[in-house]
Amino acid sequence: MKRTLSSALGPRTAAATRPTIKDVAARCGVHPSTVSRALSPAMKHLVAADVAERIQAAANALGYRLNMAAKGLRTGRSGLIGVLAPDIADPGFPPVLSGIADQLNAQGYATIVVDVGRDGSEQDLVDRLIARGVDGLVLATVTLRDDVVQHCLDAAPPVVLVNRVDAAGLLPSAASDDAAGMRLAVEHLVALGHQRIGHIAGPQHISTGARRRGGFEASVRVAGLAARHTPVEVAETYTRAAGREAALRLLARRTRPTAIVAANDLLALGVYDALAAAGLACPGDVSVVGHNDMPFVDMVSPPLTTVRIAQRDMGEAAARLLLDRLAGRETTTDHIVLAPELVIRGSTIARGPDRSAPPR
Amino acid sequence: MKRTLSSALGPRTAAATRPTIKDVAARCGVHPSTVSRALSPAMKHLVAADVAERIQAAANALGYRLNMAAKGLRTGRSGLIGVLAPDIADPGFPPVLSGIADQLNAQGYATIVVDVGRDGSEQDLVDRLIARGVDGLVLATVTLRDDVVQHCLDAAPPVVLVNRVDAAGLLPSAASDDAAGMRLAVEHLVALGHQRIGHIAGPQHISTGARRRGGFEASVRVAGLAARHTPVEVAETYTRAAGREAALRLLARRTRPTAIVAANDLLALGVYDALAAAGLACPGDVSVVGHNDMPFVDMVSPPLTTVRIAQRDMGEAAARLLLDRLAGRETTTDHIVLAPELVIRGSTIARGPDRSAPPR
DNA sequence: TCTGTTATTGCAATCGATTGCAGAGCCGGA
DNA sequence: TCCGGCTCTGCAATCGATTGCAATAACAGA
Repeated sequence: MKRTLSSALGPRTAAATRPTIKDVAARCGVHPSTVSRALSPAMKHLVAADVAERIQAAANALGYRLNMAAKGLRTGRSGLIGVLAPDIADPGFPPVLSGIADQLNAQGYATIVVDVGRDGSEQDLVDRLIARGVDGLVLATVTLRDDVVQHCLDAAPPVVLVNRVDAAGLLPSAASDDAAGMRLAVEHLVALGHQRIGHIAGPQHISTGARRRGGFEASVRVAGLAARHTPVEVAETYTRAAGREAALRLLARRTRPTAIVAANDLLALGVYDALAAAGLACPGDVSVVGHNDMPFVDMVSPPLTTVRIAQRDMGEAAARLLLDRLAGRETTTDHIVLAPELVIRGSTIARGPDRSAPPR
Repeated sequence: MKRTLSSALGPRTAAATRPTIKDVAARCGVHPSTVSRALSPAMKHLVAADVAERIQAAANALGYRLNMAAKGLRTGRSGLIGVLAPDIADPGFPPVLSGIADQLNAQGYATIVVDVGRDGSEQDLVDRLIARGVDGLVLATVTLRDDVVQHCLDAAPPVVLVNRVDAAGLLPSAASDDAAGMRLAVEHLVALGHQRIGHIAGPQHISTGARRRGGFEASVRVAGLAARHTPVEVAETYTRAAGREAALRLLARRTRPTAIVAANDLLALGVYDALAAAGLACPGDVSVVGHNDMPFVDMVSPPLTTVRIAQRDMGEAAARLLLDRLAGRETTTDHIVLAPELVIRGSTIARGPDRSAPPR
């Protein structure tokens, strides 16, 4: 029946040509511009109520759908937002993405997500998105030494950063409070009696890597731990394999730490691998803390103690930041910082004889 | 310097107006149409080599970028592909998505990914994507009783299914061989000596849920196991919680199975929860097999034996299927089936005294 | 030298929707 | 009865790029 209907209504060739505003106008005996007004919520008040209703009905009957390309061409706005992701397959990213998309969809925007991958040039992808006429950009990829920032400031539509910040803090951003997260982790371990705490840092050209390392170093200093008891090894990428290598280097040091704070859950899983390889038990010999609370780290063995960051909120905040800019609202809060939360599971236990933590 | 450059070149107001084909034409003293031809690989041969070169240089100097909306309006093709996902946050989906995007990007297409969520109407989202002028659609959401199928056949651009098939097999698809996957799981358990094998089925209105159940039932029949020794419980959703509930029901039956095959890894994790709640050990009391081999199920305790499906390949295959259709190439292979692979880990062990499996 | 190609380039229409401007009709008030 | 003002609708230009057709120039062959 539906088939019959559509073919009966198809005014053109068999290959269903989508009806345009003209078709609707012809069917109602009015001018296309009137149809345009009747169908646009903002201009509808200019059209007589009965006419508007007739037009609406005709549009429905024909199955008329607005052609966004044409509208975009005329108005200069595409309703498209570009999102640059470092790696869609990273289990930490989907919640962020979903937060972004929800907010944006609600306002009628669609998102184009582009996975940068290891080879693709970020610059080039940004340009391609701009060619597509995106109204704004959300970057989850920026590194600290990055020309894309300048490039965007120069000639691009509004841009916001998510889960990252740029070196100079020029671009608005939504990110977790990395320093606070590390403080939570370190304080937890110190309270458990750990005195020698190592850190597996993330890539230092990425803001989370650098800031979490900074947070770690500040926290252990505050806790009064000596630098030689708080070694740091840097992992070149946020991967399980890189975490394993870095942890192996850390464990090979003269005085082995009794606890390790990883910059990321993936790295923490690599630490698990390294401990297994070294014949050490977690948490028996070494306690481990991760960061991000990505899905299913509660199921690994032992369940990972980690710093949960508000990924969905982060995405939503970034989207709102962007929407503000798109609407011309220049908000004062350019850098939204989300509070992290410590999730204690099975990978951390008290150290040695002094089970009772100092009252502090 | 860059800033100086761009402002020096900006021919219009301070608010950087993107240069158009006209600007390039003016700068070269040629007609816009000549610029269009010079810049289009397909039409370039119509333009004198030296002129083309001059135009190319001017375009670069001005930082000219093609306006896709305008091109799309004129040519009727947007270069956009819509992808409908059931839930981006599902850890199984990113690899598929990434496979799709890679293939499509390579051909100059961009993908718009839409998360259906629980409330959003699929039909409506499809319509919105069509309004955006997508050249094609990839659906990872179709259910077996779904009007979207009909809707798409009626008046939509080319559509392919991924990780799903429709009830009548009308739409081209790329999916894993569910029956074969279940056969691998069942044969593995039978070889280990299990005689009472339960199945936690997925939602029956989703093709994977129904087909895996069918595959399970066929496999146990072939293995000669009685129906009363191969109970099935259906989980209403593909979630850990639903898996837990269904497993609890299964365990409450008169004769408890010694092994459980779950339709999905998420459900399998729910089975773990149920076993823990019932005070049973895995694999000591009950062996468990999952499906999909989603990230990190090798890290859970015990590491999950599961059926690995070729998710990335699936995405790539779906994209190629779509590209074929977009290019007018009607391939004969409408339903691409990918072979699964059994990954044996720690959640399955031999049952009872007869450790030695039959030779076969 | 003249004619027929061929190689380049310009012209103008077109895709579908939006919007400033102008004109038509209608109302009430003086 | 006439006019100002208001409401509603039509007209036409426009966004940026593409492309069939026409025009021109250059060149070869006779």
